Amino acid sequence: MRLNDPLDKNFDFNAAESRLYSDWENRGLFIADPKKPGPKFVIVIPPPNVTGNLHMGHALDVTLQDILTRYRRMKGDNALWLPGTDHAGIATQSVVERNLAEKGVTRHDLGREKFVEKVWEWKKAYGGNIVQQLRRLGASCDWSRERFTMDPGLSKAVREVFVSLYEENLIYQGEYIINWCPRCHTAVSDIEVEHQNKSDHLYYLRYWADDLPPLIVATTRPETCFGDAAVAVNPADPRFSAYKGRQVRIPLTDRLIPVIEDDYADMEFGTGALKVTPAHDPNDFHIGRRHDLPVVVAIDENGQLTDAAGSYEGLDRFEARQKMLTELEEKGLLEKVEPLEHSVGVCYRCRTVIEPFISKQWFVRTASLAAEAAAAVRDGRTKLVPATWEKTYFDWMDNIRDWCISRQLWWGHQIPAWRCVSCEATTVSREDPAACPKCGGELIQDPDVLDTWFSSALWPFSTLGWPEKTEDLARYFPTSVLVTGFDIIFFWVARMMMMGLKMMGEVPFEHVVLHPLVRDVHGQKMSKSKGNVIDPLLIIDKYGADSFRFSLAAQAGQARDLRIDEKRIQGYSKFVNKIWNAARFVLSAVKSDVTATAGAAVQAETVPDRWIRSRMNEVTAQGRAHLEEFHFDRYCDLIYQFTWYEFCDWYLELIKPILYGQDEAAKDKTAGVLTKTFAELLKLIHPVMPFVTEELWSKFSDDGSFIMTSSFPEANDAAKDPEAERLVSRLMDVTKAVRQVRSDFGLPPSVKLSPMVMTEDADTRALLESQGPLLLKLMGADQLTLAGGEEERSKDSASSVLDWGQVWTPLAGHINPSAEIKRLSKEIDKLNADVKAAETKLASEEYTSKAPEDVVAETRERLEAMRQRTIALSRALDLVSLLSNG
RNA sequence: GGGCGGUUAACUCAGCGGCUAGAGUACUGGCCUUACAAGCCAGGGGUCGGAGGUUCGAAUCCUCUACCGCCUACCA
Repeated sequence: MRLNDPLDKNFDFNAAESRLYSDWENRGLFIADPKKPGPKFVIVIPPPNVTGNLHMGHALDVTLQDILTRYRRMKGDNALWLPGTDHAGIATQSVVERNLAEKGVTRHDLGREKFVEKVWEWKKAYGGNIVQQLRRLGASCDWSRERFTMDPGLSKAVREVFVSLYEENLIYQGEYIINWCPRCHTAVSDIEVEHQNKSDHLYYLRYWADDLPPLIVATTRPETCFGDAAVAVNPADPRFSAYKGRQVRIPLTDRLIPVIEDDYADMEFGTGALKVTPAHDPNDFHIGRRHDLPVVVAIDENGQLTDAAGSYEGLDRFEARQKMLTELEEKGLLEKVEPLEHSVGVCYRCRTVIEPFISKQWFVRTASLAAEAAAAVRDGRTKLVPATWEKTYFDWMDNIRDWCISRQLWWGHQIPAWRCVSCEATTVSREDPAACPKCGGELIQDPDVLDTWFSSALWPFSTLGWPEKTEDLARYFPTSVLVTGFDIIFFWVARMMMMGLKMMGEVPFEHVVLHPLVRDVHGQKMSKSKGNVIDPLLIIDKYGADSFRFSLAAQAGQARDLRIDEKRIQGYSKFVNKIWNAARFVLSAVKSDVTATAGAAVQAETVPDRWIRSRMNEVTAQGRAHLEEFHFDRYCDLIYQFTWYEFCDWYLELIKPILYGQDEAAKDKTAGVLTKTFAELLKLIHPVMPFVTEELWSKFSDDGSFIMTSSFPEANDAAKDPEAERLVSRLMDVTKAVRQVRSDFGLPPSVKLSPMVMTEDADTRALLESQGPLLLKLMGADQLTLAGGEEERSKDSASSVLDWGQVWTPLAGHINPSAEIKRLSKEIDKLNADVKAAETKLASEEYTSKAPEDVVAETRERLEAMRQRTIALSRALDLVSLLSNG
């Protein structure tokens, strides 16, 4: 058995990370085997856009998934984390178009086939970026199973779902008002429209009737009036009774439209009269349907006015508005203009104002699917974490509207529907049809592609091979956990639920873990335009992936925002260093290979050894619980606190006298406990900080084993040792008491104290007699004496009092009496106030028997301790006064 | 308009009926003590947004309220 060379003072993460990752990957440690028995644990990654680069959102997402996967893998589960990327229709198409534009080429110059080829070329060249970047984070994905939403298999799944839903009449094609982006030239679904508040104007236009005063109609969009089909008034509105059944003239035109009655007209708003433009407003569209109004298209797909607008034909919609206002004013058709705050819909991609537009699109009939998906969460088949998101989910599911799935793009899954040029029949088919099945006529495929989210909705099963009956599908579906940001509950989570239930008959995942969204230090969304984007790769270069991951996980609580703070990451890089240096110390004490020791039984005989084993056991139990409940922040906090303050600050210090001592047998036993405990600690840390722990593991062993495939520590009640915990807590108290005296009186380390502990408690005497030597260095003392009674207290002492005894330390010649008198007086005052507060509290607790016995007892004890300390400090004050007087 | 979060130490957050309200960073004082100065020891700092209420006991539960933010929505 040979241990590796002593470690450098610092962990060189830059050199280690890529080497370790290659090792893991090359040895196939990430690859899942469906034949491996045991419980499964499956995550499919939320596929990043293939054109994308790693951003903070991915980093958080991936870190949490990796923590869960590494934990479950070590725990012995059959763990699969399946990675992949999304073709991201509109985003990718725009990127390639922009690229072409630099060469002065449009997609129309190339034609559809050539353009799609270009996109594939682009994908080939740059699509690997994001997955390489995921590797930098340490993501233990099974790359042998990597998928892309436009892989042949996944495309087959998309087609299968489309056709079968069509056959069930759950997909239909319809003429409908949709959200049209005049810039992207495509329909977008309702949730792809963002609403922005805007200071706008409400224009009051005069619609003339031949023999009546003009009807005043308020609108924010005068340019749509060329598409007006009616003016609607509320049937209950008495102001317009004269106009009922009459016609009015659209301003700037000769066209007459009827005045109709509809409940939708709000008597409170504007004048109470509403112009109805079925082609350009969703509400008006519905009113139009109710009243069988004609649809007049006044604005085309480019956002320009049509021939319905007369002389305004060809003008951009906003230009036209300005020009019209001038003319309306001139002709006395503009009654007044009022400012108005309202929201306008904009395209989520390009922020262009959405134009409601009538066109023929494909829709998914969502009502029944959504009902199932909502039920699955209501009855707990899928659990949202944190559960507060359920309400949001239900609100949407219960009020869902049909999903517009066709997009006028070229990049994506082309809709498997064909139209016959002769009989106009529509054919939807799993296989490309050669001719119209009805009349044998020529077929033309629908040029549209499917919404990107359509293929994403199938991701949990399409990636496992569906519709084929694969071994993976049988073994790994349904998946265990979906980890994602709450911003895509509607876009993605809800749709996966619907499709999973519909196509597989099962929920696609058991838990949905919704994590916060990453913001900058000020809580602002990161965006290129704000210039507040922090590149995760630069952070990794600077601080290492481990510090970064730890920081993300430690902040991944139940809140909605996660404010990334470089200082905090920097802070956690110190933790990495702390672990590294603890390892250097442990290494110097190690007697045998850690990997062998980790599983072996150890003899924890000394109080510190028993204590650390007991604490380790407790931390293991708590840690497991935190991870099972997806409390990443608590897990990080737990291992941080335990490692730094208990393991390093106390345990390592307490055992130094033993390790540096002469008793070889005792040394061996303690080294054994130390080694085993440290090995377990590394394992506990590994899911969060895989690199430093794996590197250290390799330094401690030469059997070529990996910590990532070692077994996660298990809690074992046999290690519970409340007695040891109590004793160490006492040792800490004595040590702290002496340190406090030392610090309070400003004693330099060169002054070796000889503290005297006064106690009549036999337990404590025995403890200090046996363990006292371990404390000397920690207290900066050369000896520790025990006394049984107060008579032994010397005159020149100051004191510190514990709840079970007193520590006296000779101070003559070391202190500044006048300063101490001040300090002690102040402290005594404060104590007196505390005593009073405690007395009040005790009185109220004792007032009734409702307060639990132990609570009352605790208060009583605390009060007694404070009284004791008050007395002791008063004595110290007396003594210092004596010293000061000579 | 509806809904959901947040408001706790200088900063970022945890705690969500009962330890003297915690952590990291920052701050103050003392230390280069042979794992670590990216460290060690000690310490200062908060009437838990405001007002009521329930309770023996409230940062924690209830009601109201003020700011901040997010989501959602067919007032033109």
